[in-house]
Amino acid sequence: MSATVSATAKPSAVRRTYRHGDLRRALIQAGLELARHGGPQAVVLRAATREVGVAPNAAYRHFADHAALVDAVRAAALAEAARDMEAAGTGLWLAQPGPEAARRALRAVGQGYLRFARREPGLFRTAFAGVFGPQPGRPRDPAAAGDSGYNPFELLARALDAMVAAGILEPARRPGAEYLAWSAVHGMAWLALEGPLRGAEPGAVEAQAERLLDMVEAGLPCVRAVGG
Amino acid sequence: MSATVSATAKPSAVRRTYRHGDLRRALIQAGLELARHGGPQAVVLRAATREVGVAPNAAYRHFADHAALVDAVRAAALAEAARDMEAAGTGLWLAQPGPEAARRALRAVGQGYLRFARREPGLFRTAFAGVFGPQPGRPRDPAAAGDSGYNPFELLARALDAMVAAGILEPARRPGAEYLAWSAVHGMAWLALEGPLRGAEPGAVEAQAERLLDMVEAGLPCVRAVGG
DNA sequence: TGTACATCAGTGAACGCGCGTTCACTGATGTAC
DNA sequence: TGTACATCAGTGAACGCGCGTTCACTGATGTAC
Repeated sequence: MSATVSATAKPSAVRRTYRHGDLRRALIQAGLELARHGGPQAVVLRAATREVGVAPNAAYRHFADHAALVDAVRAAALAEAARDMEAAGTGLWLAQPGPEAARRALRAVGQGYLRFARREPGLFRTAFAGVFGPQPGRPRDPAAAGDSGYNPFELLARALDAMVAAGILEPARRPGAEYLAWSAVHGMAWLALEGPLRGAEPGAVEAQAERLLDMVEAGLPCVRAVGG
Repeated sequence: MSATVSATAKPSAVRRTYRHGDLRRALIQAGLELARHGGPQAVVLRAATREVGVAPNAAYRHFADHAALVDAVRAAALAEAARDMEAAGTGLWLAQPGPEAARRALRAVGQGYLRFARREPGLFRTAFAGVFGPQPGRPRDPAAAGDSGYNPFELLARALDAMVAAGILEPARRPGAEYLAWSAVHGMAWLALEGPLRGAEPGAVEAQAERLLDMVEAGLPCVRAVGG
């Protein structure tokens, strides 16, 4: 009856229940698939249990309530975002010194962010829409990190640090620079996903994204210093 | 019984129903208040009719369905945004020639946008979250404009046109510049409303917003030309 | 000016839906002796 | 190695809720003659 029972000869020898936290993982996975296709709204507790082949209330053994499930799915979506950004070459450029590498790292962060948004709009909206995780006073969630152990926000911060180290961003302009770069890139993602660029040709969106990164790269060093 | 019956002596002389489209306007207004406090999710058909003191199905005399009501409320929210942006001085600076005025107009557009987002988060999310209106192929909605007849997108476009006219933005870099500036500002609004800047002191957000506008102002003229 | 009538903006009641959550339960798993 | 027992991850049934939408209706409004 259970969805995980394999078709082998001895069903009694096969684990037919989700002991030891397997159900928790299975529900997060199911929630991730729901989010992939329908965004955060689609992460419905009953739908996740249905997908897994389990009674709705079974979820309450592993999550306090519906919101807890959604939070776990959000962390998983964030981790996928981080992985996509790493795959865009962020880590590669971060590992190299010099201004050119720092510039490329920042660009890779932005490109990865936007690529993830367009490849996985449902997961993107799940990860970043609604009230978003890494906030002052909230503990860092390790489940939100990518393979290298950093979440998207941390990857961005490291790229900016590299720019300071390379001498192409004054230290006085560094504090809060994450918010400026992130604003630009997140806004572009919104334009492409739900705004006036929705439905535009992929090439056109990509071209505008490159121009946006030009703007950030040229404009960021000109920003007024904090407290100035 | 109706919420609009006044307490005057001759109730029969008073219009006790919403003839001639009054109910339509009343429902949009009620929807706007719902959106103000709870965002687009809160624009619930039954809630709007409840607020107005009318049977739920009465709404179907004026709107095809729930989505049509939400669309009308979104247009009204957009119009409020445009009014806020105009109030930030956009029109004033647009009326004057010269590079300084053009720069200030662009800044006023951004400041107005962000001010509206923070003053009226529910309406902001209603106006701009979800799939947003002015898209290729969709007719322009006059109800989405502010007092001067322009919607937020049009105000931004006019500021950028003024920059070209004033000689501080090359014509080859003008096409699509709306999307770059809008990205930056919309992203900052998101950061402040639902992102990591949520809960930050208003002063800190405002300071970052100013720095963001610095970045746009300095970076926009450096953007690669379209097709280049 | 008066009357008959069509229009149409509202009512009242009901529908099916899917949701999150609760309760008492069951039966396999793992452990102590 | 065998037995008794506690644990606990699951089940089955039900709850109340609010939603969007439908139907047949009613009664005031405005119009034609």
